[in-house]
Amino acid sequence: MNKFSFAEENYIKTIYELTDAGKKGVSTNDISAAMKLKPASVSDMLRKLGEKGVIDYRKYYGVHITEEGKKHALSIIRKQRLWEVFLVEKLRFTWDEVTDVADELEHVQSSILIRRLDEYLGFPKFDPHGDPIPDEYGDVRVRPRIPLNEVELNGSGQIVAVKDSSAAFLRYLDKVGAYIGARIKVIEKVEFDGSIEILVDNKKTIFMSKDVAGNILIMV
Amino acid sequence: MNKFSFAEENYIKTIYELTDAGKKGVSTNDISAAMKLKPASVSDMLRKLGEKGVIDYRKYYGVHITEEGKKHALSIIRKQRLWEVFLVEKLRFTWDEVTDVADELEHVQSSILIRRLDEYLGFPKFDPHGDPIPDEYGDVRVRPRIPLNEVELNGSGQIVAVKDSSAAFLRYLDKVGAYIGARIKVIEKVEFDGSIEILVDNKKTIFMSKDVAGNILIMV
DNA sequence: ATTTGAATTTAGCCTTGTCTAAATATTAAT
DNA sequence: ATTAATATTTAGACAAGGCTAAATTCAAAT
Repeated sequence: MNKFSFAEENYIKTIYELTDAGKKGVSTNDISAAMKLKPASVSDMLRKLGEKGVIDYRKYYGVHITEEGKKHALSIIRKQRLWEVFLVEKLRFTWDEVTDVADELEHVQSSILIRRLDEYLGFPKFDPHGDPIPDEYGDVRVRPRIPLNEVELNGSGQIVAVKDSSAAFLRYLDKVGAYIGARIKVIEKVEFDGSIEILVDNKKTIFMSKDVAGNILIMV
Repeated sequence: MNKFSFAEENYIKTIYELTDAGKKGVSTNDISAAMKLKPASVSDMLRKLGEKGVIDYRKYYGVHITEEGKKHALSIIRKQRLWEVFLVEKLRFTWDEVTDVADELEHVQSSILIRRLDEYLGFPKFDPHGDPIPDEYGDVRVRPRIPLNEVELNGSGQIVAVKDSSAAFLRYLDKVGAYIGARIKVIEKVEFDGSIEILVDNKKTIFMSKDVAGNILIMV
């Protein structure tokens, strides 16, 4: 089991996250933007990661993550999400506060630590944003989900994740009373602009624009 | 509040820990041995830390930590010891397993994290080795303590710390049934070799050599 | 089929933190 | 008071990981 530096781990994680179902390969520019580094720095690192076998790197054509790379990415993501659960459930962080801290904690090297943490948290399957936590072997429990704006009128379900997990967006959701786990029902769809009205937990109604709804994922 | 790199934090912590009550200054060689780095590397870093004002550095005469350096050291030590409490009390680590992991966790930058962790742990004043945890302002609660071999015959007290916290020593203590917090009474002192016999928690007697006893600290 | 603009890579430089080998200062022993 | 041994520092090299500026390649539009 190879060891990677902080920087390398961050690249691996980012590449994995930017990998789309389509097989286009992740571009240097996208990585550069996501990590806030200059494209030149990214190019150089991609070459190195290519040599180490975690990605397939063809100059000028973006990168594809290898099976080995995927394994590493999932192990990092597992750590990140377990720490996020810890921060929210045990230390009472709000879900928009956790990212920075979890991004540091995820680099701590100790498999026993992660196993114990997992156990301590009761083997959670999803993090506070609703994203699945891979198990030790990198397997994730997927749940089928669709954007809220695609739920049909009078359709109902549960908020299980968000696409945009920026602090601003998360704070907005918190303010209007939407949260992971909330039961919702679509009670109005405005054809004109795509905005909708939903009923949350049979108690409260919320109006939201199509944009916002598109960033909320529902398990039906 | 200055920010320091991992490497710098490790130096600051080590220098603080090696600082003796006497005013000799900590030597390059001692630091080199403690951190397992070459003396040349240490020299170089001492110069830099001197320029940053956390230590007083006079070439060839060892270093003294400054007030500012001490503040930083205590904040690092606070983090380290709080994480050690977490690992032992919440994740069921044994006290000889915690050091490596805590040494990584102590570098995570987030004051809110540490404040919340402190609260979550119930504001502990001592870590699992019995060492005091500095508060946010760097104040430590000291407790007077003497080596077990200096406790008089029939004297009693409580094990509050160990001097040698090597994994081997800690495992040995665990095996014979001595632990932080144990109530002990000295029931025999052998003049010949300084070895002693103690009664632990009014239940069990343990023989130990002068060397071992000298590494166990008692609050009388 | 060229040209042009955007994306990407290369080349060269910088800082951090380590190392080895060589030089120098201090300390201990005669 | 010298000398020998030890401790420390300096000098120079190297790897990691970032940057800027310049060169190159790809792709889109004429």
